[in-house]
Amino acid sequence: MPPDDESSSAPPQGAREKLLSKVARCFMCEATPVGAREKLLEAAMRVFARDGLHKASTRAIAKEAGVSEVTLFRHFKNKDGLLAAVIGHAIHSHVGDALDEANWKGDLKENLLLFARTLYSNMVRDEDFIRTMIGEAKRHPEYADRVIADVVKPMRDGFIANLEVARGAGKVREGIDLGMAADVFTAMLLGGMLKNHPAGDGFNSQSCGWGYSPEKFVAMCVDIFVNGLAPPPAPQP
Amino acid sequence: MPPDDESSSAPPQGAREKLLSKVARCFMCEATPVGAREKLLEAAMRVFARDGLHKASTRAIAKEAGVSEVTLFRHFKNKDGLLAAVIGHAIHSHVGDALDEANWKGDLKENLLLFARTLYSNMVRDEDFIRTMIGEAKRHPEYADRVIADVVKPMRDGFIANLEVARGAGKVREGIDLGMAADVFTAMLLGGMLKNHPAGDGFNSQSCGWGYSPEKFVAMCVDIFVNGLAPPPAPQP
DNA sequence: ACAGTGTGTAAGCGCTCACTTACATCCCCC
DNA sequence: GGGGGATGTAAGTGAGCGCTTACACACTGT
Repeated sequence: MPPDDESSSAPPQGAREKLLSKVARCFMCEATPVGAREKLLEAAMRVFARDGLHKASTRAIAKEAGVSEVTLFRHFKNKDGLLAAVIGHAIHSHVGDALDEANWKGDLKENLLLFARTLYSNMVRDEDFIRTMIGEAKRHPEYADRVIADVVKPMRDGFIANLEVARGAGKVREGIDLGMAADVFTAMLLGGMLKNHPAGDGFNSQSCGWGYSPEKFVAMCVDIFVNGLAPPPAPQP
Repeated sequence: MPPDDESSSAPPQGAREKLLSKVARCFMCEATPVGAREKLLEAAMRVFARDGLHKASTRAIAKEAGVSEVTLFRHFKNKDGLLAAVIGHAIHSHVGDALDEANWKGDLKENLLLFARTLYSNMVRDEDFIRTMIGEAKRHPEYADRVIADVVKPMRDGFIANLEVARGAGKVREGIDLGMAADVFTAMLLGGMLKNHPAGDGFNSQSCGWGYSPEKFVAMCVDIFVNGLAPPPAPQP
């Protein structure tokens, strides 16, 4: 009887708890979710990532959440509504933490390293879900657009602003489009994760398919990027 | 009655044609495929890319191929066998053409630009299939391994060899791991395509989400990479 | 003329899927 | 203690899935 007409209308359970979950909760920040809705959202995130959007069944998601399938359909009017809610839920937990790692005043290379390490680690943490969404992006452009608008774009803008600071400090050549440079940098990290992690090892593991650690790969990205951006050292005397 | 016990055993049709198809054909080199097997392989490639491995149904593939579903199961013993054959078929068409674009003797930047443009264009051409395989890589590690062994690894090795030449010409700093550098470069291009092509425009299109053309993005990658690899210009006098 | 091979059509089997209905239970709040 | 909202159980519906069987037709080489 309560056909939840999208992802964000009336969830059941106590109003205090609902408000709390809106402000303070993000999927994995707390030990265990309390309401059925939270349990479903986090289970769905895992099952979608593990099985793919189409193969993931509502039965499997309900089972993973330890909740009956009927409850799933009572909270989300159909499988698509659940997916939309999951994406909204996941977006919350990804916005703008990587950028805060660095202060962007001191050494550019050092700050980039901090930023890249955090971003790369976050991507590895959600690797399965990211892979799934990359695979489905063309099939569900609405969700891709939402992810871009809500997490990719803000991070990009923040990153560009910080590169402006570096340019002010004389660390960046003339004629460099900072937006494009920012995209090149994040593309390195994204592409690197996708290429280097078929085995699913951790960030500091030794072998990741090509014989070096992710840590070293990230350092190499930063090294090449910083040197690639740097202006020629001094006018020839 | 002829349960084709993997991807490559006995296809039907005339032996001459079969041989021909093994040597000379690659999916899309000719205008139209002739036998049912070829039609099925190319249709399956499209449907798998369009719908995803799980959602793609044998009925839809047969229909797209203009062939009956029974014929599909007569050629490939099941859906998995068809997928394996499709991947083998696709691999054939991707091996080592991008590297041949440059001669790797002259200007490093120019050669990298030729290489990168070809590689990027090829990736854009098969973007949907690449996205699908990235999404399914963890679910089908066998196929991921095969693609890596048969197309990624050879290209990487060839690329590294060419970077050795550049190092011999004094274009590369000391202490740079060329394998890792090669990975950084291809990661830039892969990540860039995935990030820049939600709209699915062509290589030379103006807008690709961030306001610049893929052509410019590739040039930026090459620029940053070459500068990032270059040694400091001269010992300070 | 005949066998063999590749293909098509029609029908169906057993299964899983997304989603629904009806009814029972628990627990909090008045 | 009683009402209402959140949940569970049981059962089922119609559709699509992977895959099979049975049979008919067309072509090719001998």
